[in-house]
Amino acid sequence: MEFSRETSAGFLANHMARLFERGLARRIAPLGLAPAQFMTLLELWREDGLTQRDLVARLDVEQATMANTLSRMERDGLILRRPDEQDRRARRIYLTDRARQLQAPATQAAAAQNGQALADLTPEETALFNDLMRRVIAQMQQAE
Amino acid sequence: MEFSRETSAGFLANHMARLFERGLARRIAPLGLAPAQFMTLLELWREDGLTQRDLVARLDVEQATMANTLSRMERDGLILRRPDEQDRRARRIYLTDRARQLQAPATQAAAAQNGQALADLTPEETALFNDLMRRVIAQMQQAE
DNA sequence: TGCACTTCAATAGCACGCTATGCAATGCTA
DNA sequence: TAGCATTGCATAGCGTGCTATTGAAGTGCA
Repeated sequence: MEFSRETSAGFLANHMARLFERGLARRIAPLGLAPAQFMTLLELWREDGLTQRDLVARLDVEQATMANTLSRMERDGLILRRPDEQDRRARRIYLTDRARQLQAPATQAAAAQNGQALADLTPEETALFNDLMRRVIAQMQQAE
Repeated sequence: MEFSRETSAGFLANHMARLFERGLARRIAPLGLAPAQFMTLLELWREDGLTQRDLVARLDVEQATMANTLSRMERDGLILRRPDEQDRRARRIYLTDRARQLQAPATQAAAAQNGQALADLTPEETALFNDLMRRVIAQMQQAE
């Protein structure tokens, strides 16, 4: 049984994800955004005023990871963190105007990266590919 | 045009790769290995005495990333770095006995992670999936 | 021969993933 | 209601990715 980069789904996934992230990073850097910030904004554009706990659940990262990402976003003027009125442990997260204005250009940049990555695939293959990824993700999540 | 985690290949790839890496990290931690170290060992098990430059080319990471990974591996007693005889700028990388002994258990751990992740896919789907990933990787590499 | 260019590697500094801890606030239960 | 467990978040410390910079060594050409 030979184990190599070319035949291991885990390595292919890692390599592919690094290429996606590199490409996205380059495309959104001019907007002053980093990949994890964009991922977080994607949720906040959909629904403002979430708590850190909400974001952790939706994005499937550890709480400490999200805390640090949010600190950088606050530092960069993308979000405000205001105390929750009911629960004084929690802080609700609100977008700044700057963050709202970045929605269109940032999602365009991400779409362009996806488009480039998938340029060689037919629409059917793309749909199949996404579906397979979702199934593999679900399988690993369930196994945890 | 709706852009969301569920429909973006980039996000799916990122999420999937994080799950793969988490799983692998847990499985090889008892061996005293971290994911990037394992990835590097995979090349060195195949061919010993490579230079940093060789590894950078084969694993598609930046030179600085590899330099740091190799430093940690040296610190952990996995490799030795000896000066090249011809080119005094370069240092060749050699496995220690400890690293050689880890080949079987570490590759087993990685295979188990792959197996778990792909448990829901038929062999045909797995082959197709890997093939699609290779095509997407090739496309992004060519676009760089 | 000498000087510029390239190449190999190390380092600094940052983003972002993780685990492990700790603190304050909240909730539950005896 | 007092005490304990749980929850929300921050922080420390580390691995691994990146870019940018530097120094030393090799290469090549006027």
